[in-house]
Amino acid sequence: MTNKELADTFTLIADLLEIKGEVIYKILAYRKAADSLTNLSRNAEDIWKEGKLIEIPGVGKAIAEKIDELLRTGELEFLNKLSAEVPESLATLLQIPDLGPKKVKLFWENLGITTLAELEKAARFDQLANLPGMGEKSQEKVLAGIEALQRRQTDRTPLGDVWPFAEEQLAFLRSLPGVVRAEPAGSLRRMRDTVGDLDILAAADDSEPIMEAFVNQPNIARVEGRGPTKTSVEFSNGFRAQLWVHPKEKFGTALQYATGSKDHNVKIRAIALDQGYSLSEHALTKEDGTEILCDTEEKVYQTIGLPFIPPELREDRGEVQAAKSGTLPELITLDDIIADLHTHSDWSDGRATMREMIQAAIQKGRTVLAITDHSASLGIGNGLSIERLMQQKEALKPLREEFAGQITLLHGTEMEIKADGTLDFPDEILAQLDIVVASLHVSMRQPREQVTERMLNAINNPHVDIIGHPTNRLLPDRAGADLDMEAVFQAAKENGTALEINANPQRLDLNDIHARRAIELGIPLTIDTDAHAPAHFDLLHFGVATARRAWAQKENVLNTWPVEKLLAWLNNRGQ
DNA sequence: GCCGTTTTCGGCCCGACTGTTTTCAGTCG
Repeated sequence: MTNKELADTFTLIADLLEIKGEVIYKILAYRKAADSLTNLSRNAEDIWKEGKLIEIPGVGKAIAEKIDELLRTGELEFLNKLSAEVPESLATLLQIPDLGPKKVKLFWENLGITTLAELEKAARFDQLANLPGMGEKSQEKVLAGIEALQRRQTDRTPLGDVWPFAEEQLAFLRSLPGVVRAEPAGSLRRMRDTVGDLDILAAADDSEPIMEAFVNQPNIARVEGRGPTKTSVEFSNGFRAQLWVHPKEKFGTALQYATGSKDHNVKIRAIALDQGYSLSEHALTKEDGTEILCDTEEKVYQTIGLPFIPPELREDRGEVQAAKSGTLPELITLDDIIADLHTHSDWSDGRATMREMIQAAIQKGRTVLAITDHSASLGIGNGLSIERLMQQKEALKPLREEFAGQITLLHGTEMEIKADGTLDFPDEILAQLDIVVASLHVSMRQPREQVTERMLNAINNPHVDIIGHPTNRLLPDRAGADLDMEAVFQAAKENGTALEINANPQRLDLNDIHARRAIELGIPLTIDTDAHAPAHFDLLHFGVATARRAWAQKENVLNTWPVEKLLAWLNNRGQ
């Protein structure tokens, strides 16, 4: 049983207990345990074998016993009893935006509603509006929420959710005899922030055993189509995938074809035609019928007279024209990044001590690290008061000395841009910090004018260096604040304030489009992990990919600057 | 249900917004 399956079990228990009306702290304990299991760097099953479950944060005697029962028997008596009391399908209703445990319980007890379909029917037949605490607007909200949920279920999955699964599949394919290459394609390879179907390409001379092994994996729910070159499946986790198998001589054309985007390929095929070739996934074919096979994409582009175009650019956003005229950008790479300027420790809501975060950053090759814990008004994030902020500053001093020569440490804050538009710390406090990230977290639904005003107020403060995850969107379906982005960009340009590409795959905020606009205007960008635990430093590549999709070059991004240049930039601000 | 550098019991989860109310319950981040 995987960590995720264990975590899902405890999340389900928490949901059902919440609907039942259990004391909130018990529910929070289950959620914390689920969160902890999800973010565990090791297999819970291995820890179980060592008898050390209790050492997992948030796992005490009771939950350790439940994990033990699950790993031994695959079942949990406690959950069986609970779901006899509270139908499991009610947990699904909690997924509906603006619907929580109290309302779900209300509908269930008064109308016997246990499923999404029953709830939708009741709302359409006007049966919800008369319940206590409900009304017309609340009933409409339920319907709107159901629609939003259904859109989400049929829509795209965040890149970060698909990524680990795609890596597993690629590793599986590469392990098969006869497979000489396996690569992601489609929007996954282009690193779009969300992915529809998983497109995977393998190179092998005989496709049959590859397809056979692929569809016989234990986690396949359905085989939608099966042929010698293409097979489509749905996995039991809900992901759908297409696997193409081509001989390695054709791998270049096949990969170019499968990577897309469609619009990019239309342009590329037109250029091929101009050069006297018909381009397909199999070959470049001359008018006399002779075929040129390409084992690499480089050869495909080279044959039609173009330089290689990185997958992240292939969206038909001017990259074909730039390739023709030799003006493709020299894109930033993961190796260019030396600094992380937005991270958390257990002083606020991080899961690790400052020392652990520093050691992890060093281990990941960073040479500059900013610790930017939340500020006081974000109560849920255990935000720092001025007093605690100053204590933290002192606590960091010996660490600066201890790790001097290995990493440059910056003391900062992720400061709340509060609902009323003011900032959480006064200027004289901000002046004492090495770096200030300002972010929106609350009152996201304010009208455009109001929320934009809040943001501009932060950007215009000379002590604010970086705006963290500017729109505060969450993938896949929480839209960000309704900001007037152009006003935000103009203010950032005037003040020289940096805008962040938050590398957490739930965020990727700024998105590629906004980041590209910022680069056009000469606004400095940062790429930060917003790490709340050591493992989160590994999320950096998602942020770099988003920057690449925004045509970012090394010099556009503060995190690549030599430390002297970065410190000079920070010192010049706030004056 | 978990946790503890005085604690094995008593904290832990705060504040804004919405829609329902006529002072507040529910939801969300």
